[in-house]
Amino acid sequence: MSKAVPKQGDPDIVWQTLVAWVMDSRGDWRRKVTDATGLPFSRIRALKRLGAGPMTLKDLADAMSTDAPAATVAINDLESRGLVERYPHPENRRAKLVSITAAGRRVMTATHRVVETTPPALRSLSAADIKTLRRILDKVAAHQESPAED
Amino acid sequence: MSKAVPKQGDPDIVWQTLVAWVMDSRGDWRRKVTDATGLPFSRIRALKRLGAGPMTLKDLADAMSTDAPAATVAINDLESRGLVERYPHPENRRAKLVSITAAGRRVMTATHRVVETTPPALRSLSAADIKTLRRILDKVAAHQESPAED
DNA sequence: TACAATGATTGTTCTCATACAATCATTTCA
DNA sequence: TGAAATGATTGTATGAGAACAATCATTGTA
Repeated sequence: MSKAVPKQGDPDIVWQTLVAWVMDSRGDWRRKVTDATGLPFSRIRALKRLGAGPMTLKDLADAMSTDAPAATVAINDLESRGLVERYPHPENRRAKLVSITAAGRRVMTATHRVVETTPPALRSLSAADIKTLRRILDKVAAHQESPAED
Repeated sequence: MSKAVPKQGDPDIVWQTLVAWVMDSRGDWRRKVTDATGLPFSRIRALKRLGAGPMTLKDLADAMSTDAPAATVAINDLESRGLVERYPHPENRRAKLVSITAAGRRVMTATHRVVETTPPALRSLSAADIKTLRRILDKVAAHQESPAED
């Protein structure tokens, strides 16, 4: 594997095109989501992280690239809205665990509705192209789950 | 063309997967860009809009989904940093035109560098898959430029 | 065992983003 | 022609976001 100077090749162009397409199609998604949910965007980000399972406040802060006080403030707010619940960590008395409530999950479902505007351009593709895209995306997902082969 | 009840089909799944992939891979892009440029993100958005050509303050405000005072504040800041220039509109004495400077373009180039981190998963795809992706994305672009056939 | 490190919490300060008010000059149009 | 609308500007108020300080209880380890 020669370490040639990286040059703007097809993968880069493809990625940039993909990014531009997704960003353009989503429009001002942040605003849409905050309008739809009435929540500051950081709260959505927190709920998203918690959707995958309970976390400590510290892990949540790390995951959101924020600091502990900010995570505490966010969870205080979400807890007061009934969107998360906080309880002692079973193995570490310094820590708390936070998990998303059913109401919180409903908020995330609402955000999915905002997101799920599949662009007409994609719908116009042939079934074969869609199938190919799915295959490629499955490949991408598989690679991301087992990058150890690099 | 029957108007069946929309159902979660392949295009929707593909789109959602694409969106998730792009968003996950870009990570916290906003923070990266603001860190790299030292500018609030709204300034980046303004520069991006102006990159396509001079605009009035009103058009800029509309494009950014913000109001006139906010656009004025943003441009005041950018102008003071030498990243944009403001001048009278040739045909309407109420209006001003704003255009990006060379320094402003250099800032946008810097943001592109932040963005251009093509995920390893994409680089690992075969040349054939990359080529297919390019073909499909070209199709998408063509559709977006001529949606009148819908 | 004692001290350093950790995790959560409350708080302060500052900047940014947003909504809105007010004003003035200019343009539009009935 | 005059009034309404428009475009830009300065300003106020509020919430959000970020950085940091301080504190306390708990855990880890030399």
